Amino acid sequence: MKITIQDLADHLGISKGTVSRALRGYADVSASTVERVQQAAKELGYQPSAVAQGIKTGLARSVGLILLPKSRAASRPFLMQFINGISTSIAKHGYTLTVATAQSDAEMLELHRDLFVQRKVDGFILPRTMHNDPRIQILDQLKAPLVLYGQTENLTQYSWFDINQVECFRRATTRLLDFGHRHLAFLGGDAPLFYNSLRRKGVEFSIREFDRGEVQLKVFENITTVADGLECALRLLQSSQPPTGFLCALDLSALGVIRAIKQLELIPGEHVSVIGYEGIPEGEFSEPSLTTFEVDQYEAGFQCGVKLMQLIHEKGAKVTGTLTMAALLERGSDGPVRFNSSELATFIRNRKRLLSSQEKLHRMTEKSLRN
Amino acid sequence: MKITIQDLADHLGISKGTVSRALRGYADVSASTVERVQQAAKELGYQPSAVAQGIKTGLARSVGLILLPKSRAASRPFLMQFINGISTSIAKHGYTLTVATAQSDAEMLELHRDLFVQRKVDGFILPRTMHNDPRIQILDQLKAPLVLYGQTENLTQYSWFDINQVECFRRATTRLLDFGHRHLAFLGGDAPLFYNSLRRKGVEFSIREFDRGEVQLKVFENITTVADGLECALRLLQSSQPPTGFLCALDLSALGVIRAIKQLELIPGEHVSVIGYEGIPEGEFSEPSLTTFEVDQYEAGFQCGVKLMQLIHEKGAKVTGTLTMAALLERGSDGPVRFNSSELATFIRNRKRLLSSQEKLHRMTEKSLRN
DNA sequence: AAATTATCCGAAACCGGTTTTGGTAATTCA
DNA sequence: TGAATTACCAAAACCGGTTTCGGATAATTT
Repeated sequence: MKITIQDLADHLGISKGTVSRALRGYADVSASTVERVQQAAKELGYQPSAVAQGIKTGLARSVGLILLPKSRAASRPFLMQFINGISTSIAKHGYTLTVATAQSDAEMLELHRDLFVQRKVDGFILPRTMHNDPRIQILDQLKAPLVLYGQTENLTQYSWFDINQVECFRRATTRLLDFGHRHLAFLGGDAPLFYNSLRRKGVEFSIREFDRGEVQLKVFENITTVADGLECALRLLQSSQPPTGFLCALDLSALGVIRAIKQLELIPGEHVSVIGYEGIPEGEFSEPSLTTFEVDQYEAGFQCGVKLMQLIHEKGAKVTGTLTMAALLERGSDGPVRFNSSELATFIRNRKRLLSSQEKLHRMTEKSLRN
Repeated sequence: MKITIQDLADHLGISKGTVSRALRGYADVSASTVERVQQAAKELGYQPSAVAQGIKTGLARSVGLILLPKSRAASRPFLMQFINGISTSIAKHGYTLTVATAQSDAEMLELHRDLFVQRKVDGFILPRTMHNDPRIQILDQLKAPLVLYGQTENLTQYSWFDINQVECFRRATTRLLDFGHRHLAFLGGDAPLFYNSLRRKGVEFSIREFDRGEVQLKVFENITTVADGLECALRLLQSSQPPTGFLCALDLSALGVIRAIKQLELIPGEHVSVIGYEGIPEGEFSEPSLTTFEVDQYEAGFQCGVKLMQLIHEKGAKVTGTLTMAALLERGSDGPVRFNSSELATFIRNRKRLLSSQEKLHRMTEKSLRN
């Protein structure tokens, strides 16, 4: 059923070595033979087995991407376009993408080692880089080619691609400062991940640039879900010095902040400003829609794939790092400051008293509309 | 650097054949030798190359999943947990998942053929089944093992896994009927995909069960995005016989319907009911939150993986089909009917006149609250 | 015309495993 | 004790390709 190179050679009455050389484009095969071989290969539907090729070349023609699905935050929007980018760029070299999932950090490390040792992949793309990433240590020992999606320590030793997150958060922060906000909160994400310190750095950098001593910043970490953001913001907003602007390392936590604002019967984007990062689709449908940075995950995957192909194929290839910008989506969740922190605190405190009268008016409105 | 079976054999002073048989668990190797080999393998970190193994066994130990990223609707929430499910189940057999993306239908078919002919994968999981799915035709010719995620014609010939979507939409419809809704709209999704007819069938089945001749159903197709749902619902709601209940084949279109309802200053879940399907995360954050069916994508992937492993490994394995239910998430976007269709039409028509007065009252309210 | 050089291709080695074959030593059986 | 098993393992074949080597033929040069 399955046609091999020997079948093809027999069919043409030539040796399989010649068939191989013809198909690989060696010079010592006559043009007419090459023609005949290619023709016959097409007719019979012959394509060399990647497995058999791999044994001699030592390459599996596949790159590995290992995911930790339990970490909700990273996974969702990120994946499809990122995979698409990788797959598209490596397909040009006849490569495919091997995706595996691990349920724990330990299993993830094991998987990296095993996949490479078993020659199932020729290299890796490492998303969500950590401080002193243990994956890098293991793969270094194995001399496995790798490309980071994100930054880390000793960056000059590896190829990497990343968004300039420092710059993104510097801009976001400057934007809020320009809007007149002076009490800010930064809700960081997963502390062990490298991005977290970069985003925080951007915020602090902007404040330092601006500072006339009047800016207050509160910093939090490990705010990775809607629930986290909601809880954190509720607490902050009901404190004596509530922030009027929230800078969220993750869109998900930003959505939680928006919820908190609305729970307190405040208007996001008017009474309190929120800016997120990532560009997840939920942000578009929230009310108000979320001002955030839209990360081009396709491009990220594509560039990671390109860099990995370079490392694998061009021997002596130098490692390269690339930094790009994400686009700011100016939407509805931020705007000029209405109250300063103290005024906001008073407003929130008085709010409860006023709610009952509002309710009354509301019912009146409804009634008059009903007729 | 890389240790081969020959290195291990030399190190132990035995032949590589014996090493292989020891590791593969053949009976004609003494227990002590097996012990020694396993010990040495662990010490030296030897793991057989999957590539080299594959050449003799004829198996790549990988299964293929090919995605069409341009089809937005399918891709997003679906992916991570689906992949996780597949990967987890096939990992037990030493298999990995090869993911590739295609930019067009033609490229997708080619990819299926090439990956199998090149022996990069031993079988496929086919998500998003279509009517007379061309992937199946191609893979049938190649005698490639495959598992469908979804249903299609000639189901008895293939292994498949699916949610009982007919039942889901029967329930959703019955729910709206029980709420008193009598004018319904079904917003179908991608017409060529098989799921579409199943979901529609569920709606029609429920109405036939119930029918006392008083139920009106309008059916639409290819409503796959928020924008589609928004536009379609706006048109319907402003017609002379607006539906009071919307059954949406996709959560995305349901979110669009909710937007339309709110644009007309109506309250989703009160004036108009909406039920979606899929359980995408955006549905949780919309206002009101979306009543929908939550599909367990991990389980789906897991079951598809299990079935594919059976087909590949147990020769003479029979194909199997499995149907499960999705959980109904009763949230805020549906409820008892408030107006019937004619009343709703009048209400919407009169609404514009009333909006100005509402505006006035609103401003009053705001003012009084401000103090 | 002889010598040299190109051109083209078959034969064989090789990649790293698996599996079959066959032989030797130890054990069991008669 | 000799014959027949059995247990164990080395050697070799094999899987489907790639790559090297060397030889035959044709084309060119002297």
